[in-house]
Amino acid sequence: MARAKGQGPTDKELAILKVLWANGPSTVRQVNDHINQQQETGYTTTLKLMQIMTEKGLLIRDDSAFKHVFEAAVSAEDTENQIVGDMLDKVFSGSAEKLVMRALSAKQISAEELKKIRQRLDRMED
Amino acid sequence: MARAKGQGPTDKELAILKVLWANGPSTVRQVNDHINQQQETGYTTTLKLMQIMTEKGLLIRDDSAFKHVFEAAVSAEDTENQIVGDMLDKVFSGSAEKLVMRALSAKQISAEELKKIRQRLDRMED
DNA sequence: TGAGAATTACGAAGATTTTCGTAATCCTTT
DNA sequence: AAAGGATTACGAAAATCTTCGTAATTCTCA
Repeated sequence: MARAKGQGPTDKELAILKVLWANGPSTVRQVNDHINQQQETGYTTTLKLMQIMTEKGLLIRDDSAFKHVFEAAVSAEDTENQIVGDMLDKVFSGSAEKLVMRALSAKQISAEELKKIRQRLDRMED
Repeated sequence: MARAKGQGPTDKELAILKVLWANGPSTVRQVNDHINQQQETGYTTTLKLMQIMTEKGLLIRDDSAFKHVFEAAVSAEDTENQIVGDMLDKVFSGSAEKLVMRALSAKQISAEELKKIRQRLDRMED
């Protein structure tokens, strides 16, 4: 009995999704090469993960050719919203304000980023 | 081999920490009663979790009396920063701006909350 | 004081994530 | 066509997380 997130992808699954979101449909080899730029991972390890993700519905597999091509079946937007929403509940008891405060203090933010955030707030004021 | 977060507490551990942060030092019975208001959990389950958390250094145990009293050994602030920082890296590639955008769109935010966030931005402008 | 209730200690089992070895299958190249 | 390389399929194992049963210990109070 183990499950961290409410439902969303695990860390490794997310890493794979990010590669597919950034590069579009890819083979296991291509995904594994990207993953290995950040952390050494065996080819069959990545393969197995992607097979399981396909079973879960996170990926779509085109196996018409020998080299199967995988594509993300979930959008980055939906996935990010889901993860953030989950954390909002579990960590901040639903308070988006607290989360934003922490996000603003967690990392150094550039003036330009602050400007964008401010513009977003302006738009929400309506 | 399973580990969701980079390091921080697991979901259940976080739920226990939140009870201790809100109520101060408590017995297993007290924590379990609070936990059960949201999700039924056996007493020994909570006990075991709290014992393991003590081993991990997340809690401090006063066992001078028969009814041990547990206290959070980590602050809410540090823990929240850690969890948010971890998500920033894994989900948003370090972009606090993206995270804030998602947080703002994930939930309905009141005008008052927006105001507070804006004030926070003003202070950061310096 | 003795019985019963509450609490703690201990160990085990089920679930999931992650990893990888090995075999089977397919392709490429000579 | 055959050998060798690449890819996929399959199954198993390690690491946690979570849950809970059972025994041991301590307390309460009649």
